[in-house]
Amino acid sequence: MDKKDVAKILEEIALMLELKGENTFKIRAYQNGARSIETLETGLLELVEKKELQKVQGIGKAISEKVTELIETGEMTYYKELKKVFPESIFDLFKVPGLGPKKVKVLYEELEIETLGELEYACLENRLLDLKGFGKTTQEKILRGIENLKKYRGKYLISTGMMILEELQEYFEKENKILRFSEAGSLRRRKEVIKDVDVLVAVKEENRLAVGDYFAAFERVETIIAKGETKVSVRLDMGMNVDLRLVTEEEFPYALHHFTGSKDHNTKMRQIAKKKGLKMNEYGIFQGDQRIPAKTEADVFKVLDLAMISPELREDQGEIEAAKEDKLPRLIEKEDVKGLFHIHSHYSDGVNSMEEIVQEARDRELQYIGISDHSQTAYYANGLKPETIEKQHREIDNLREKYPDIKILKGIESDILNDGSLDYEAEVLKKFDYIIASLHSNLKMDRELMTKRLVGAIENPYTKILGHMTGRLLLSREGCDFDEEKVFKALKDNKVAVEINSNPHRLDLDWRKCKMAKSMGISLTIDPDAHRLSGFQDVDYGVGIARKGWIEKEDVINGKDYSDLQEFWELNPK
DNA sequence: GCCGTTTTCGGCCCGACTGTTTTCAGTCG
Repeated sequence: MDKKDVAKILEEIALMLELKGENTFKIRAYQNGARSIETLETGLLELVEKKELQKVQGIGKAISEKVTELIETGEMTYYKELKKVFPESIFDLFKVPGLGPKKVKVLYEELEIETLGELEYACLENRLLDLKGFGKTTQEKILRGIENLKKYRGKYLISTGMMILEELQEYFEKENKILRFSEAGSLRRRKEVIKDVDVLVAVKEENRLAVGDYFAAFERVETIIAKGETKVSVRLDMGMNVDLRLVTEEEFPYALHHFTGSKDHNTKMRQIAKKKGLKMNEYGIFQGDQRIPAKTEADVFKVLDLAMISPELREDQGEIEAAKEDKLPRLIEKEDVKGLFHIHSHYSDGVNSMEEIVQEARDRELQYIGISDHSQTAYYANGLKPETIEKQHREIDNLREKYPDIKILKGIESDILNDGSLDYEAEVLKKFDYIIASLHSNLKMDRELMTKRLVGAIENPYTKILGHMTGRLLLSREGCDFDEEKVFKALKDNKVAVEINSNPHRLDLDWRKCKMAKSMGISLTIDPDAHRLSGFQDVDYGVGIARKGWIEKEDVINGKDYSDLQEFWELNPK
């Protein structure tokens, strides 16, 4: 039972209280409690043992007692009693767009609908028409929603969002009524998985409708979901929703902040505004009726006496408090990445030759480039046998002579075998400048064994980097399960860096773990795991994730110049 | 249910859009 499990139970309680029609502030208290627990810095167990849970903001007597019971006995009476009232499947109904607690309550009480299937059937039988607050349109909308749920999972990789954004940007550039344009929402915050794309434009008030129409005419638009003066929502042919917001130039900085979110960040900002006797909404910060002028987002923060907070940080993870004290990190930038370690060549499963890779790295003005192909056990990826390694190293020696303006490093991505050992004998391992140790198989190993396996790999004296730590594939495969504390401690004790794998399918290390790594003094690398030249670009996603995780240039090994790298890492390329 | 330099009561963030209404509730972000 960890923080996440406890938070989920509190969230479910909140939902069930809504279904019961409880006091809205009581419901909010449980939601706040869930958030407080999920974002705890300290261990939950520790707080319960010391009876200090109630000291946490958002947790009072009632919730702390319930959570304590849950931790100590594994059960919570209150939750169990509520669960008896509502069937498990009812939570699925909330996934239908347009269905919230009030409507689900009516469906459940009036029509005894408990599952998505029953809801679909009831719609087809026209049974929703007579319900209070429902009508023909709603029924059709629900039916479409269920179909969409089946058709799409409604979540997309950040790379999908970026592709759409680029197309939209190009489309909007042709419309000269648009004075300013920006991405917003979770895409701008560089979340690894997004639900939709939000874009914001500044237009003259009289041009709103025209620009809204222009957006709705974008060739990929399949359905117009909603269309008003300041907001147009559409669904694209590939299933993704895009929201466009239209504001004036004066409103733009405020709207940009508002629609960038996150929701929790905004809530806290509004609370600060309120304390200062100001009112904050998407159109401005107001003293009475008077909007305080702002040209940029930095100005918006200034109004509240805060330093500018980068979009990636706006997750209410302490960024507002840090901004108050002017203690925000100086986040790493794309330009700070001086070299790369994790690149595959055609020696294993990459597309390009090493020379092509080196040339690409030179074009990108990198100081150093490491080739790291798969190791021998990875037969599916054409992993390198010891004799092939000899050949590859001879070729690298030649490239080093040919391209003296860039440092070429001999690396390998070694599989971590089931017992935690690496994939070659020591005399082979020592021929490399560095070893990236990565999990590729048997990810479902039980927690204890997996912890041992990872710690074993980290303790190997040749390991320099732990590659894509959890092995997760976003939206398709869960990462493996292990004791984070033990593995992070091993990283620290053995001076092994942890990779932020920048492939948009992975983005592993998760940004939520970066702060912990940083605070423990663990170094990171940001690497593309590229299998073709275009994969170099993925580093941008990795930098986004690092920034979300409060990471500074100094925390990142490949943020260092080659000269410092050598000293730091005892690299010794010939 | 939580909280407190307005502290043990009385607040708790805000607005747009939709659909079902005839003045507004519910949902969403």
